[in-house]
Amino acid sequence: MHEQYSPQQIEQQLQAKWEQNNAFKVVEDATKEKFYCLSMFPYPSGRLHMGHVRNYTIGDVISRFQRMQGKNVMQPMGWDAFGLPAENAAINNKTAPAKWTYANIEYMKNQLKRLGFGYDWDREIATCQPEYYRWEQWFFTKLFEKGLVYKKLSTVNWDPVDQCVLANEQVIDGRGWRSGALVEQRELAQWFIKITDYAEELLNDLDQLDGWPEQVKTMQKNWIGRSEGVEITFQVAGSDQTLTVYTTRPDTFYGVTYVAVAAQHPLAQQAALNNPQLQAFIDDCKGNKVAEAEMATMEKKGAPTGVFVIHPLTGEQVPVWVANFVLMDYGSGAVMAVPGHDQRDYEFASKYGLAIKQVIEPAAGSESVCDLTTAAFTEKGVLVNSAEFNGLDFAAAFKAIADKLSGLGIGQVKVNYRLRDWGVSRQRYWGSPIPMLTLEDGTQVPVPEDMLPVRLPEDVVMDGVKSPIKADPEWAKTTYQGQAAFHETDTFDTFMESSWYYARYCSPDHDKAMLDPAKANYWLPVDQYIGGIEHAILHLLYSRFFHKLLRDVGLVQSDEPFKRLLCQGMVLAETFFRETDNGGKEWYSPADVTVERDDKGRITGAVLQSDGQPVQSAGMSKMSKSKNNGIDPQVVIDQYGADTVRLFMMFTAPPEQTLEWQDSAVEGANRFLRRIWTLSAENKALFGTDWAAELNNGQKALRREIHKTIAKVTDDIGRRYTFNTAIAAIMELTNKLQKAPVDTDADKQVKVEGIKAVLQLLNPITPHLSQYLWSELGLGDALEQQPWPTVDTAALVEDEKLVVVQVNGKLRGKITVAADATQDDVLALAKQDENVVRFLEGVEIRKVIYVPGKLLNLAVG
RNA sequence: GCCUAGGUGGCGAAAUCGGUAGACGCAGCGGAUUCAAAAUCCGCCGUUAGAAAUAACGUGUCGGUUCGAGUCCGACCCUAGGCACCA
Repeated sequence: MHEQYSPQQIEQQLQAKWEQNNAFKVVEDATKEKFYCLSMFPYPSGRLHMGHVRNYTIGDVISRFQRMQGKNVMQPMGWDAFGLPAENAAINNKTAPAKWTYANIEYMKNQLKRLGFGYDWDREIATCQPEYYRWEQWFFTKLFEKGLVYKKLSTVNWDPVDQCVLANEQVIDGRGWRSGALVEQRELAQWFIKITDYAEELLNDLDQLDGWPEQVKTMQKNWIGRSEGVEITFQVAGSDQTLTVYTTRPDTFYGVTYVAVAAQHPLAQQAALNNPQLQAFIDDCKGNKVAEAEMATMEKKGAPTGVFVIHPLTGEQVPVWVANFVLMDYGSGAVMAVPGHDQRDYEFASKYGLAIKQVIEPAAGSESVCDLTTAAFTEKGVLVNSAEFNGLDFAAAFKAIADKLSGLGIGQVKVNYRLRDWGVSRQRYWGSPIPMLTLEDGTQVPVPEDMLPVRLPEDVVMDGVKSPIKADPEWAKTTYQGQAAFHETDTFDTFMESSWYYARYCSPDHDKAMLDPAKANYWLPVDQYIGGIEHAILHLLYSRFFHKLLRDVGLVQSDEPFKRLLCQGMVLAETFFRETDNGGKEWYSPADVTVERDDKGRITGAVLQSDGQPVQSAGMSKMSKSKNNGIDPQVVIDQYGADTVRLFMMFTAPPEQTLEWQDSAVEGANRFLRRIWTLSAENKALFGTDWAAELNNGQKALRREIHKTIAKVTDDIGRRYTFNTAIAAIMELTNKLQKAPVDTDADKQVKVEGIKAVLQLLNPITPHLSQYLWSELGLGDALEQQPWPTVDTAALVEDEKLVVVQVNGKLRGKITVAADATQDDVLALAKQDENVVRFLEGVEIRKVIYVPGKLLNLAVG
């Protein structure tokens, strides 16, 4: 056995062994409990980043832990291979997106192997392969046949110079990122999937998801946004046209003083025809980005249309305004405005001198005040100025007004969702072609099954403007039942691929159908899903939706795809910069900066290593190219080995929290592994002998620590996911084992038991070191196949307990009592404690609170 | 703006159900070992006062509930993630 821990050698040796033995290949086995552990697959951007390393380390720890519990564990890996960055790289590097993507996959796959992750590589998939996307195309045609797919106009960001559609992230300060041109809103016909048909189920089934973080369920619930309200139709004055709005506050209906419509609303478009000012305002609205955050924070502006609608209950004429904050893509594109009782309407009305009318007053006994000179009164209360509805509360008024409108045939109670249908059309190249055909008469039909897949040509040149399949007029041409037809040249949103990959892993090579149901139903649902919190809504909601769709065509039996979910936090690093002459900032990599400290360890400054001159710190932020603060995992693996990186990742912060990268803490993780090495090497001679002997009190105490640690680590990894506290417990045990003597047989017996436990408990986290030492100590070649250590409850029994004594809740003493001591015993002992006595002098004990074996609090006065 | 989290020593954090605030680690300081250094080992390490025992203060801010609050309640401040075409 070497004296020094040299990770590179042992890690590569073990990785080669795992690969040779197909150690992580799994097949369905009805005799074993299955465990499907899935980490969100990466986008093949080039190299792994620390966020990947963290995500996949968590997944691997859980997988190896479950394997040691005797379960049949499947942990697959693949590539979310379609997406925007490949097109950008293709333009910059003059390579085809496919070539770039496949090269990245190969490089990143080797990086994953070098980290020792136990994947079943036979199940690897890349979503850009026709063998994969053909089934998604097939599925889309099934959804079309079921009436779940439709086409409608939808707004996109249009770059008038490059003549292309931009993603939200490509619009910076209202301009195209490449051309710098002012971006316009433009409407295009696009394909949608009716996720709203499943809104109710997606909402209700959140209750089944006991293994999901409350936070994520709440976010999804609010995103779906179920509300109950009334849909009301207004008659346009002097016309036979109508206008429909939806409100959750029909009780405020008498307070409607205007109606606001979107710029693209037909009524607005029509009114603008002979109103140049209105037309100018509508044109101005086109300058906005298509993003909700933009809508909510921009200045609220409007313009009158000159059109009026008739309030159906008062008969009054109410003006119609165009407002830049009303979305055409959401609801009817029109809202009723009640400035007296809605703050946004209040501000808009104040700005444009529109009427503000009070129709709600605070309920009797309420402390709220309604003062419409300062703000809207938005609470629910009692109706006033509302004709026969005066005096009713919210619930009664809701029903009465809804009934009245319904009786007049112009209103109906309706459940509404904030959730909008899923627009899946993208005008980009690097994605799965949408399998639809346009016939010569304009009819649109799905591509027949025998024509699938619609292949995306891979050998293309990108010019940065038009998608190659749009640029080539020949590509779209085909025939359908003997007549000429044209392929759709839009491609799918990449969320389509990531919405069902988890199911495809169960039968990745199946070429007869999307899934092999027998295999899918053995493995699904995923027992543990791990990924970034940034996916809490979109990806996870789309996957849940797809699972229900798969269920409804009979491919899977479960209702939900992911039983337990863990959302890990981001990886941050310190950022350093110098101001440049033009007022900008130049960012320096933390690897090139030395931090200076005072004698208390406080940071006083930082200098650039190359020139010794100071740089400024801008604190911690997400590792990114723009701040130049990314740490390349490869460099750290080369220096310290995979086990150190894995240990650091798991120890430094609990998984859901952000993790701050610190070089010195990485060294600390490495130091701990060297101590494990030394502890094993120094005690190697003790192994192989049965040291059975009677234990004294000290030895019993150490053995109690061993078993307390086993219990804690099992709970921390298996239930709590607090890998950091699990490791802290193992460190504490290691400290104690190092100091324990080896004089007697009993000493030796406990020490051997302790070292074995440490290696077993560390195996999920640092498998290379654990397995290497396990076999070096003569314990066999297959630590992975050893069962997880069990807790000897007899070893946990304590004879004495430490009881904390408080006076009025303040700590005044600590006493050791027999495990079976009564409250009276403890009180008597406490009264003998010198320091406690000082605080009892001249006062009376009014109350005694005793938490058995833990705490005694004396309330005095 | 809206939705969801988070805020604890010089730093990362712990305190699992309302019961010893700061486990474990990093950095720092002192010492041992060494020709010297690295590595390793031992000790100290929230702030203030004190030789010490100990005391007062201390978990973003302000207020409340409780014998007892980092933990529960109310208001506020700051930071992060998401907001439907980044993935």
